[in-house]
Amino acid sequence: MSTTFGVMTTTETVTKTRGRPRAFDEDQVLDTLVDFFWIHGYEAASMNDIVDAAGLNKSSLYNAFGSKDELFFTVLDRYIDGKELMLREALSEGGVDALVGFFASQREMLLSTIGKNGCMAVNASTELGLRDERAVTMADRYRAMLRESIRRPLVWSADRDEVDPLLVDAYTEMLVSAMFGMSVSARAGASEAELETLLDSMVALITSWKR
Amino acid sequence: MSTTFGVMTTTETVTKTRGRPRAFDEDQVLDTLVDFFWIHGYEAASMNDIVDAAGLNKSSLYNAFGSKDELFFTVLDRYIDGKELMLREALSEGGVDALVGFFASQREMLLSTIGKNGCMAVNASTELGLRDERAVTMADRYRAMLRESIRRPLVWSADRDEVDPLLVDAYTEMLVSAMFGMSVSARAGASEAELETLLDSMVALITSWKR
DNA sequence: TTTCTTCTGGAACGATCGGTTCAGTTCGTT
DNA sequence: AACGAACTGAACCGATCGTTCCAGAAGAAA
Repeated sequence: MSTTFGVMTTTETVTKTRGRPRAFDEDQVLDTLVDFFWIHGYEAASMNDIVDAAGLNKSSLYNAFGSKDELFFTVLDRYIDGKELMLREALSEGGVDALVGFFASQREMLLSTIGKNGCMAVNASTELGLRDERAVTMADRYRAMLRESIRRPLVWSADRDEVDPLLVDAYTEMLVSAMFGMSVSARAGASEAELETLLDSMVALITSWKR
Repeated sequence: MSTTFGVMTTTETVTKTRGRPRAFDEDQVLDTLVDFFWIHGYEAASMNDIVDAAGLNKSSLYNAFGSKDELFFTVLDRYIDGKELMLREALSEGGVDALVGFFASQREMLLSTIGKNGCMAVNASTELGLRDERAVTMADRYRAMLRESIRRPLVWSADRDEVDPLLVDAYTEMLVSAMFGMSVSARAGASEAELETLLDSMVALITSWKR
């Protein structure tokens, strides 16, 4: 964020540095590494492989992002930011129908090449557990965000007497858990048929909540 | 399995080996390592740490169980066997009520020191992903086992018109996913309050299925 | 053009990784 | 008592780990 000419440019940092400018786009590299860590997790991803995946050399990577775990959490944050944006877009309006639509749209994602690796945040949580404080913080944020996103359309429908208001919280918890579960099954190598059945069940259940 | 005196002893192998007998009980060591791998996962567990946890030296460990990954999958199998036994005991009789009772009893487990590490099979699945064929096989077996265990009481109740027979499959899928989700949340460091809310929601929802 | 800062490529670091080797001990069998 | 198979403890292996360092290239500012 620069304040040149009194104008705040939040999206692009207009740095007037002297030396040689960076030859790569940081965000672009991070996006590439999202996929990489998503697939390989933390421990199993060696710095050499990461460097190769990023397409630049080790010094540059350390220079720009710090140590392996700093890089990992930066990438993880970026992943969650993306997910939040996606959820906001899908669930910020409407009620149960929007929720059904969202789960239906998850089909494409779940069956894609990268989607079969489940959810990067879930993978990171289960791999790191309580070992790293940052992992716990990240996981808290992720659960809260997911919970809020899913709860909103349920409340919307409850307000219109479309679903039982007394069960909104239970429904929310169930769906959050179910999303984690879907991610686990995908990552574990469940067949496409099994994943589709799972999604169908989810949609059928949510539909049954409407009255 | 020995056939000494024509009597099959399946539980204890009566080996007439010559040399020095093993100074430790294999099963006991495996039980100890279940907890260890459950907590640390695969990659983050170094052989030195494993050796320390097992309480014997490296040669003995390699002698008895082979390489690190062989050992890991042996331990994982043992974990799943234990879980299967537990599920069979809890859910082989009765209907939805048994299911409710089971989830209620999960409270104790989920809040225990080891239980806060989620489910070892889920952790192993998400960490290893598709990297190792044995992990996929194990995960398939685990999901199938869990699904069968949960489905049975639902079918039992459906037969007695206690729950909607048309939704039995959807209920099953949902509960399997929800169990995975619970495990993920626990492992991710969710507070006891959050885990209790989750369990309460689960119980409330299953109860609402009864008609 | 010169200056100055930053980035780049690759060699190199010590630590730790999973795994092996072997001399010596132990203990049931003969 | 002697034999010999199996186990034990510790030193040791090359490979790989994450990380650092440095000489030189690059490029914007002066």
